[in-house]
Amino acid sequence: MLIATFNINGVKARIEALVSWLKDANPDVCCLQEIKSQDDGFPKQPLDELGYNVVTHGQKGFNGVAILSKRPFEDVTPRLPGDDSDVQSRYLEAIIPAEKGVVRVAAIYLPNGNPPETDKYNYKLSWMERLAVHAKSLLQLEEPLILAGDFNVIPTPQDAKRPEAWVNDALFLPRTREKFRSLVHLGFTDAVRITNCGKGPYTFWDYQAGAWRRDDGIRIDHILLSPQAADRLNSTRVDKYIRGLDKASDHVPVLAELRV
DNA sequence: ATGGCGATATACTATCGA
Repeated sequence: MLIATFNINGVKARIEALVSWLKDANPDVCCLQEIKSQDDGFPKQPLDELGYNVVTHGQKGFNGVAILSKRPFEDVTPRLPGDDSDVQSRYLEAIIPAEKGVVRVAAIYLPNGNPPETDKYNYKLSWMERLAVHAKSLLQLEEPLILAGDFNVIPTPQDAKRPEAWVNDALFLPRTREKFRSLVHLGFTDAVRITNCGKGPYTFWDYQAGAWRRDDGIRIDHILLSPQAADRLNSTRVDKYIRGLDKASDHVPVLAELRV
């Protein structure tokens, strides 16, 4: 099973690019973030024509996540538990049939948190704490579980071309990285990191300041695997070429192939 | 160099993102 995550930065502005990439990559499952669309406005039809079932958890203007799956969903649950007052659409969980049994997939759009001296950063940290609590309970199910999305976390200096440029940023502050580590250390495997060594690969390049031209990227889109999923990991891939196309998202797709 | 870009709604300007 080929599982992908892609921060699309506006699905309506990017639907043709998304369809083109899906035809090339042909993932079985794709988690999308920043759809910037309400559920009603999501362009489901061109994805349906490619054979994808689509579930969305959108909101007006910003945020919003979706999951595409070639196989029909068995169960779908929006919203991260732990705070009923949180109205931002950043989490969508689904159970999807696999060749052997099922996999549980969560599409994640973790808050950015900038600027750090504001409630935005507190929201990020509390969201990460809620994610850890929920993930811990899901791990007890002992099933293949995939947390895939834009975590807005640069885990280590290896994950940035210029780590010194990010030291005061909510994506790279020590407290952010500590929270991410404590999530991973519950028992997850960072699929791209374990299949690469050295700097990169990067998954985001800013639109500004010639970041793409200078390969000034960061790795913030992650696929975290439960032990039962990690044992079945074949390979990972980052479709970097997508960033070089016209009107590209500032993120690129990240993929993992699992024997499930 | 707190933004040089880009998407979207609050729409000819403000907001958010990272």
